[in-house]
This record gives sequence, C-alpha cells and structure tokens, in this order.
Amino acid sequence: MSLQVKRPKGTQDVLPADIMKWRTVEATVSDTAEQFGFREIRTPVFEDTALYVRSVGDTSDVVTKEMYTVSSKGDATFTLRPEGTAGVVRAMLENGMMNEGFPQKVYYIIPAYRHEKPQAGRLREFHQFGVEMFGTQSPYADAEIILLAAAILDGCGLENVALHLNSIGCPECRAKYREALREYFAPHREELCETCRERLEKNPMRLLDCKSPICREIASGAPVILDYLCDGCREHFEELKSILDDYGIKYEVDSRIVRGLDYYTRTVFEFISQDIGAQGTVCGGGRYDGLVQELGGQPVPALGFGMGLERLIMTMESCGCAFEPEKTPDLYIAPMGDAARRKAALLADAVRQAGYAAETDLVGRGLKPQMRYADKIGAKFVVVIGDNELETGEAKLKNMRSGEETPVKLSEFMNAFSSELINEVFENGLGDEIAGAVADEIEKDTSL
RNA sequence: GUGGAUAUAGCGUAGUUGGUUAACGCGUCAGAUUGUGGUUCUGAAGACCGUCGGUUCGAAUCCGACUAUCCACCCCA
Repeated sequence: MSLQVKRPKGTQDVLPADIMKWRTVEATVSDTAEQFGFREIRTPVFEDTALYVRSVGDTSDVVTKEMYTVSSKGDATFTLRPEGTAGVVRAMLENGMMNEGFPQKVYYIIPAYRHEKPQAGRLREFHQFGVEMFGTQSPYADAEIILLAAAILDGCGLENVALHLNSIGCPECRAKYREALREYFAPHREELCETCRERLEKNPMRLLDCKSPICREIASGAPVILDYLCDGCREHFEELKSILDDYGIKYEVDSRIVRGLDYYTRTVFEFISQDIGAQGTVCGGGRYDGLVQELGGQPVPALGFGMGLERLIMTMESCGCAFEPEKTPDLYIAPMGDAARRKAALLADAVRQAGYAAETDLVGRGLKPQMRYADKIGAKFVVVIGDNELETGEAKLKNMRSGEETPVKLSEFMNAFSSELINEVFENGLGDEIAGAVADEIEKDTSL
C-alpha cells in the first residue's frame, strides 16, 4: 500500500490499543507530584526563540542544531519547545509567581521537539514530565526532587533504574575545574579524537564522557570535579548525600554526569535504565541556580528534572510492569429488527445518561455476530431485544462473565439495571433516584 | 552529520540454486437447520512482493540507484 502522506520522521502515533499505557503513566506521574505539593502549569508549545538561546545555551547542541524554528509574520522567530524548564521559568516570571512566596513547586506534562536523528528512545516529538522548584538552596530540596523521581519510578513498578549523582559546582568552582582539565588534557591533545580536541577548547567537561577508548583511557586519570568544589558546594553535596542516605535511596556518584544544558549548577543527576537500549536516561535533572536571573528575574535558586515518557513506558514494557486496563462497556444492547433497533437506541441513551457505558448495533448485524462483538469489546452485560421482547415487554439481562440471565421488565429496565446485584459487578452504581428518573423517562416514551 | 541492518496482505512471518494462479499464523467478515459470545470446524475478502531502472525467454528471488524504517555514534528525555 502506498499512502501518500506519512507521519513525519521521528514522530509516533499512539493507537487506542496503547492509550492506557499513557494514561497509566500520566496518572502516576501527576498524582505523585501532587502528593509532594507540586501544581500543574501549562505553557505554550512554542516560545520566542531567544528564550531557549538564553537559557539552554547558545553553544549547546540543542540550540545550535536541534531546534524547530519558524519565522512568523512579524520579525519574531518562534521555536517549538525543545525542553520544559525555560518556558516554565518565563511563565513564572511573567505572571509574578516569583513574588508569591517560596518554595514554588510546579509540574507539567508536555510534548517537546528536537530535530535529531531518531533511534531507540529518541524521537523528534517526545513527551516529557517535568517538575521545577523555586526559591530554596537547601539540599533538602535537592533530595525532595530526587525522592519524587524515585517515588514515580517506584509507582510505575520499576526497580532497576539506577540513580547517578554528581555535583558540577557553581560557576566559580567550575571555572577552576575547567582550567585544571585543560591543563591535564593539553599534553595529550594529539591523542584525543577530533571532537574531543574541539571540546578541549569549548567545553572540556564533555571530554569526560567520550566513548572513544583512547579518550576514555586518558580521561580516567583526569582530575575530578568533586575535588575542585568550593566549600559551599562541597557542603551542599555532602549534605544531600547524607539526606539521601537517610531516605535509603541508593545512588552512585558518577563524575561523568555533566548534563548538556548550560543552566545546571551544583547537583546533577540521572536515572538510567539498562533495558531500553543506548538512550537509557529515563530522568535527568538538577539544580540551576543562575537561570532565573539569566532570564531577567531576581536571583532565585531553582531545581527540577525532566522525565522522558516514551522511555519510561519502554522501560515499563521491558520489565513487564502492569498498566491500567481499558474500560469496557457496561451494557451491550442487541436488537433484532427495525422496531427493536429504535427501542435499543433509546435504551442505550438512557443507560448512558444514567452514567453507564452502553453500546448497541450500528451496522445491522445478526444476533450471533452481535454476541461475538459484545464479547470482543468486553461488555459486562448484554440484553437482546427482538419482537418477543417488544411484545411481552420483558427481556433477559445476560451477565457475560457468568452467563447467568435475569429477567427484566423493559419498562423498569433502568431500575433493574442499576439494582444492587448488578451494581456489585459495576462497583460504581448510581443512586436509585437517578435510575428511577431515567426509568420514568423511558416509560413516557411509549411510541415504540 | 557518520556508520550498520531491514523493506512480502491490517499485524507477524515463509518463500529453497530466478520458472506457471506468492504460502502460513493472527486479525477481519460470513457460515456450521429453530433468536445468544468466549472453544472448534468450514469458507471468503485482503499483497501490482518499498520505489524506479537494469540483467534474463522469465525476478519477490540477481545487480544498481533512490526512499522509508530500525539500530548505533553524537547528544539527551
């Protein structure tokens, strides 16, 4: 088959069969965030391009080659958001939320866009859950954020996602460290791979996570950032670790965790899964104490993380985690013949108005195919309405699980349908008043 | 941007050294005498074998180009 228009590279369709995976994750993620006192915020999918250049960093890969930027009718250029933090900080500032008292805690579930070459766990349109906290320097805040991420992963049923933790210090200690790195690598300059030679000039910290064996070998003897932290940063990091110990959260101090977004300071961390291929970072985040000021606000310390929803779902799948089951219809009404069909349509409507999920035949099938269909969609009850039923005004309500059939009067169908016995099966039955009212409505309609 | 792999019905696959109507499973639809599903049985629909070009009497099968997808590097969620 040759379909003319195909979905853009690096995008995905989420089909009905998979939608419960997303619903499950979205519910887990937002429920847990709310338990920790985070409130949802929604910001535009596109922002002024300058926002990302300023926040993410004008030398970062994301800004230099991965942004979807469009020019609008005026002079302004807009960019599809490549990540969530910048837009949130902008919105907080623009709406005066930095003046409402601290800490401010928000979360979001968003699509984000990056023009990269797709591979396992890496898409051009991907979805991210993120949280941001503003207005506290306390290492307890860092710990709280990490605890939240861990709680979510736990809530999803994941056990083997490893926490990698590091501190990249404040701008002052980082400057010193960069110098030290340059001094260390300079004599090895010629042995380094090409990209690493560039890194040596631009961002020597990235040298540390080069995959090339030679660079790796050289890097193994390189100075470690933790030895260069100033007193304040070191204390902060030590305290964070001891709080995590109190919580019983396992972590591995990993000096290779550096993060590619320029705004990070001090704490950086990643939760890495071994089960989904090369792009194993399910969650990444840290502190960004300088960003709010960079975007024009007062200096406000801040921190947060982003969690890749596709990667989260992939990890859950590969670990055999459970997702919430799809809801199935409470009732299927199988009519036979035109008169019955009209009655069935009205009955279905009444059942729906009473708050239940009901379906009836829309394609004109025979009884047997209808039963098959009712079974396939997982209907909990089926009622057959044919000439006999219309004549006698009585039908049989069949419980599809047990096969049991209970006689019901059509005129009192809603009463019967919402009776205690049946509600037990549904667990979410309606009150008798509503059910009775609906039954009355049906009673009035005697034209059929 | 750089590498590697793959491209056959809605999905998952088989197609041997190129040879008449491209096979199977799942799914879909319809039947298996009287108005009742999940099992079983029978039947049907559904593919110009990614696209274009080449070799050949003849190509899903060989060659080339293109495109798409997947995986890895890079980077990150």
